[in-house]
Amino acid sequence: MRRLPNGTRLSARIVETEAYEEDDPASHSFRGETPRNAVMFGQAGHLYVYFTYGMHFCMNVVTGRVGAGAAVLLRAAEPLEGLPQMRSMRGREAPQELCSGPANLSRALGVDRRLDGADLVRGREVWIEEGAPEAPGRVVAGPRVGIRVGVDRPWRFRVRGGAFGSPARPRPRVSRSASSGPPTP
DNA sequence: CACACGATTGTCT
DNA sequence: GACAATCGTGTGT
Repeated sequence: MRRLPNGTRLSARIVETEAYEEDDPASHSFRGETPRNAVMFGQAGHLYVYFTYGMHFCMNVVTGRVGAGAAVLLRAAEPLEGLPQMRSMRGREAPQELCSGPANLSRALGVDRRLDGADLVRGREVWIEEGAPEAPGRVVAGPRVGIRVGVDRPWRFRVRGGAFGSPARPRPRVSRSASSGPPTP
């Protein structure tokens, strides 16, 4: 959930995430705490927002104990409320393109570094509400996207079916033998 | 202080 | 499939 400074309420249902932890070469917390990733080492249930590629913000939910450096990256969601505002912020019309991808999701919800460290349990600017649990078979795990290391850990989770999700186009690494692996979630 | 690069995206060929 | 956009951050000198 998100409440903009002007009072507008936006909401979306999370459908795709990726897990990161300290003993994980792909994680921002892998090389220890720094000013940038400090929130990741803090209390669970808070928002870790980072800036990347000179133009994008991505959202994480801190999930570990204090000092653990674990978080879950929010990769995609299904827009529920505030679609007109999301369309305006994204410059796109199709609902399935509004919150598809970690940077797009942050943009659609108007989330940037100012919300780094926000309390997602008690906060009033951005927070998470518990929804109906997914049936176990409706969530599929697979390799994480956009990383060069830690690719062996199948810590990307996506709700099967539905039209919502990130484009999930892994950066072209080695273009040999691409079509024989398991389907990406 | 210099420098390489990234938990990405959109556009073009 | 390839590539530009764009800059904070971490590391090394």
